[in-house]
Amino acid sequence: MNYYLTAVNTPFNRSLLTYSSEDFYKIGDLVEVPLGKNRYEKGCILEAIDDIEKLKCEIKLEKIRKIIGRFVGIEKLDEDFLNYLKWVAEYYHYPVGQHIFDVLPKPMKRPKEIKLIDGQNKELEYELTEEQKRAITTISKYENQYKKFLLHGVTGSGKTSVYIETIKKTMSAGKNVLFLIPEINLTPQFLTVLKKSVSGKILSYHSSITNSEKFKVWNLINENSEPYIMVGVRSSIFLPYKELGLIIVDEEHDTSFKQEDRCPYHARDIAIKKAHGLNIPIILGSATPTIETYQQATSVMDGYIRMAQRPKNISMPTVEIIDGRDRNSRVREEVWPFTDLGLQKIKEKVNEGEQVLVFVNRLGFASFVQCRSCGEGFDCPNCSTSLKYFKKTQTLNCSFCEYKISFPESCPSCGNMKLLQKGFGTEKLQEVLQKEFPNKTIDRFDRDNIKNFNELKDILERFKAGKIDILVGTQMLSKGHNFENVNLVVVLGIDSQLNFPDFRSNEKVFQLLTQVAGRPGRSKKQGHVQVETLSPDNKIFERVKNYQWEDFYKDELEVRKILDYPPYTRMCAIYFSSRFRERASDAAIWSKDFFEFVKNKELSSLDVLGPRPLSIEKRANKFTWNILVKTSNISDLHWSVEAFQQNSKFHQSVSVKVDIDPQQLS
DNA sequence: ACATGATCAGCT
DNA sequence: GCTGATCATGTC
Repeated sequence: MNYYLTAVNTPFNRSLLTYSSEDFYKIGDLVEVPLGKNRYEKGCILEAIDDIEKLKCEIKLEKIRKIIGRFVGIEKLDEDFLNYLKWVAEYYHYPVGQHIFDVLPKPMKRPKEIKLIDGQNKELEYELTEEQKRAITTISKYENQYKKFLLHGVTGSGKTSVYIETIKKTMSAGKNVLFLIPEINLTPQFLTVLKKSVSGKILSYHSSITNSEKFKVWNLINENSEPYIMVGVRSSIFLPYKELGLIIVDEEHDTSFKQEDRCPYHARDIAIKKAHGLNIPIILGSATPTIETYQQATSVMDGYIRMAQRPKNISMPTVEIIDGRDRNSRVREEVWPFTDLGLQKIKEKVNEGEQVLVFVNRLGFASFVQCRSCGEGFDCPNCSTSLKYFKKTQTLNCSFCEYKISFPESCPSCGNMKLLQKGFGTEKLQEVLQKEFPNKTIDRFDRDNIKNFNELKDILERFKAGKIDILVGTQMLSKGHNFENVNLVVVLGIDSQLNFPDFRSNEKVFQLLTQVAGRPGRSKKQGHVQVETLSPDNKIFERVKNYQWEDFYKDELEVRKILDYPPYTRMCAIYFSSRFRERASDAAIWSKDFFEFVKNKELSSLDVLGPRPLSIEKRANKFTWNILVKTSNISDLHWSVEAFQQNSKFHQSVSVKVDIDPQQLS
């Protein structure tokens, strides 16, 4: 009888279970195993156990059950690939068996054929700038060895051309390329450019391809055909690549690279690990890199590549800060939250036949409503938040659960007819603009108005074709797109993000404004950005306005150092959720004490913050509390979290989530 | 996570 | 006594 340590798709025993078989299995073989009564689960052989005596000490041999057999679909995982998945699961303290089967496509009997795009290998039509040439030369110095580059190019500096040249070099050397993008909606534009310029196959991978296609792509990559480039979102890091020669992470600062549910990995960080393991170069590209990436890159020789110029000397947009409190600029209340000053500029532009983009971070018509007479508000019964008013549907909706009521005619508590509307979202801005410019077409680009990928493509096409004059959108719209006929961008409601309780809020606002400022003015005309705020004296606006990004990074790094935040420390957030408030808080309190104990006993480098409830403590009737563990010593962090997982036991109704390198600390 | 069996409150 | 909700326990 043979015994195998198996990673099973279950959290039980951290997914590591022992099974037996008369047959022989190899490491990486995928099998089906029994679990409990009448249950079968997927498993992956991790190792053969030959020390039976030792095994006997851990478990009674009669408890060990037999492997059912191999499962249909994917037969086995290659050892390097399995080791990579194991490393990721370990790093994020997530059960390896669950991680393996989270990222594998579901088994398929008869997968549909996929059509592959062939690159046309055309010559480039543009001329490269000196900066671009220098970037390409620097990068190509390091083929066939690990090297991490930060390609820090201002918006419109032509990072894509640098990518393409290095991609072509890698592919003509017979190697494959992984090109990671933060969001599915950036896929079409990259596919278009790559199709023209590269030779070999072009593949893509994102949430809206079917499991059948995923399965097909998985097998194709596992078999390793002719050189290809894969354009994929974060999950595409878990395809079984062979012969990779280069990894590119575009918009490396983008928070979409972090997975929040299941295994909370950061695709950029584990892509770096992958490049390191394969001994190949990796390019992190951004106009607004994260503080962490910037700090690391600038401390390494050749690690930091700056591109400060735009081709053809197109100038950077001018940034104007509008004081939203200013009574002088707010002549007419009916145009609120716009100011007359702001509207004047929009009017100018649309009258000249140009298009305008308006950004706001919120959906709906009003963030909340309140009775003018008795002050009664409308809160969600399931979440600790107020309801949002949607005018089109005449409803009050919760942003965190499905709760929805029809908009009341009068206050249910005192009967007064006047309900005050406070705060604004995309729907409100669209209405105000439509009243101001009745002859213009004003459309909305947000989750509320766009249901699927086709609608998204459709509205972008109509905008690019000039059929929409003003487009009001959320951040969905701020990423990566270029609009030829847009020279004015307006940003409202940035204040709520400035006041967000997260040590990264300044960084995120800086990145958002700089990115948004990169949308207009990519033609001959001067681009212009208007930011309306209630705190115009905030230093951050000065930095954005004058493009003093170096000062911004310097200041921010100083703050991080003083307050002991990344990149000067590493963190782990641990979340405790329960339907009962005290159970969540009790678990958090116990855990805080546990880490304090570990700190006093052996790891004095630890710093434990909390426990505290999340700023939205209750979501869909679940209360969540958290603690934050910080240390500058990453192995102390892993060690203490491991000890925590081994020694903690909470009531079954409490769920615990461990988040290494957390990105959102709300 | 998931299933199972025990315990308990509320009720006809 | 029945029912549904909650809880404690085991799963290689």
